[in-house]
This record gives sequence, C-alpha cells and structure tokens, in this order.
Amino acid sequence: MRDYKWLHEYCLNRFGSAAELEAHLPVPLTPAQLRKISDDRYLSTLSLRVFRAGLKHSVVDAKWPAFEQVFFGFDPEKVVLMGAEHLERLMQDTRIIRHLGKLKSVPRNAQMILDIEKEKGSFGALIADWPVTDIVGLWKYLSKHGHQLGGLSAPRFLRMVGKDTFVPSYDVVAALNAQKIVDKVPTSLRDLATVQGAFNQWHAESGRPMCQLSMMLAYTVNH
DNA sequence: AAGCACGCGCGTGGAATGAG
DNA sequence: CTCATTCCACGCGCGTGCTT
Repeated sequence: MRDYKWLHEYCLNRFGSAAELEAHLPVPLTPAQLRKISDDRYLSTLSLRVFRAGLKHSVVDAKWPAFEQVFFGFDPEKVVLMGAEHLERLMQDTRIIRHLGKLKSVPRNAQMILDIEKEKGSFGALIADWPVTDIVGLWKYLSKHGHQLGGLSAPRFLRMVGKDTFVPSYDVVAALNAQKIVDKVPTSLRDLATVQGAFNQWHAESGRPMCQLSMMLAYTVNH
C-alpha cells in the first residue's frame, strides 16, 4: 500500500497544479448540512439512485419531474400508503420507468425512513452522525434495511446526497488491486474492513475527506 | 411503420460453500 | 448443526440505430 504522500504527488503530477487538482475533487457536506436535508429529499435521491441503476442516467433524470408528481413529492408519510394496485397502475404510465421491483422499493424505503425517523428524529440525523471511519457499516445498514440498495447503490446514494464516503468503483478497485490492498472486488465483510482500514489510514495521514481520497485513487489508474 | 438487437449498469434470489 | 458469505444465472426498461 502506497502512502498519502505518493498519492498526492501522483495527482499533482497528473493535474499540473494544486489548484487544478482541487477543482476536480468533490467537497462533502458537513453533518449540520446533512441534518438540514428533509426526509422527502432523501427519499427522492434514494429513489433516483435506485432507478438510475442499470439505466442511462440522462434517461431517468429527464423523467424525474414526473416521478416527483406520481410519488407525492416523495413525502414518506404519503408514499408509504401506496398499495399494490396503485403501483400496478403506475406500470402503465410511460412518463416514468415501469419496473415493478423498483417501484415497489419506493414505499418500502419510505417505511425504512419512517422507522429511522421514529428512532432518531430524522433520516438526516442517521446519515449525519454515522462515522466516516466506518462508512461500510452504513452501506450495510442501508442494504439490509432498505430495498434495491445492494452493490454500489448505497455508496453512490451517499455520494449523491453529499455524505462523505469512498465508492469502490471500477477504477477505485483497480487502484486497490494495484496497491495489493485487495485482489478482487471487495464484497465480504473482511475485504470491506480491509479497504475501510486503508482509507482510514490515508484519512488520518492527510485529513482529507474519503470522497477526495477515493477520486484521487481513481485517477491513479489509466483510463 | 413496425420490429428487433444492443448496450447500459447494475440488483436479486437461491444454491453452494465456508466458518464457527 | 447454524448462520454468514460467496457464487452464479438471470432479469430489468429505455433509447438508439438498424433492418424489414
């Protein structure tokens, strides 16, 4: 495993200057900012991630205003009441993506959000408070309690809302392979813990958010 | 005008395997 | 034995671009 110094220098070389590098790195929201996001916006983004999976993002994004309409602005209290016949009816609506499994995931994930509201006050509180040094734990929590959130969907959702996380994308996994941290796509708890440990080390060395380390790592493999 | 294959980019479920 | 994990096959809707 290379140290942060190597990673930083590699990226400076690639971008030519510190300013150019910084311009290409994401900036996560603060816990306070994450708390301010309302639960209907969390459900909207969560659902957008679910429907994007496997499809061209531009296709789904273009239909999103219609999704907001048919799902009552993603108000969890309303969405959770949508029954089977209601969802079957949506299967006829060409303004949205007619995928029953994904449509069913919306009220199910609304239920998860309501459950968390009850326990923590808001979904945003859960997201804001989860420590970045165990972000794989949050991925697991979301895929276990939510629906259609396996694979990279949980980390990608978190990236979309601004929660600091790394994402084991194709490029990031290639970089982790190159540095002999793991030798395949990390899916087991053990491999995920190993990867989390590597990021925690770079994080401690540099003070950089995980999302920036993740992108810098991705830049170290050719594409 | 209608039909089809393709690529997109994943997630799911069940079976098989492994750990304790 | 149980429970967790991994493996594998399969499936998903849409838009594009081609053929009929």
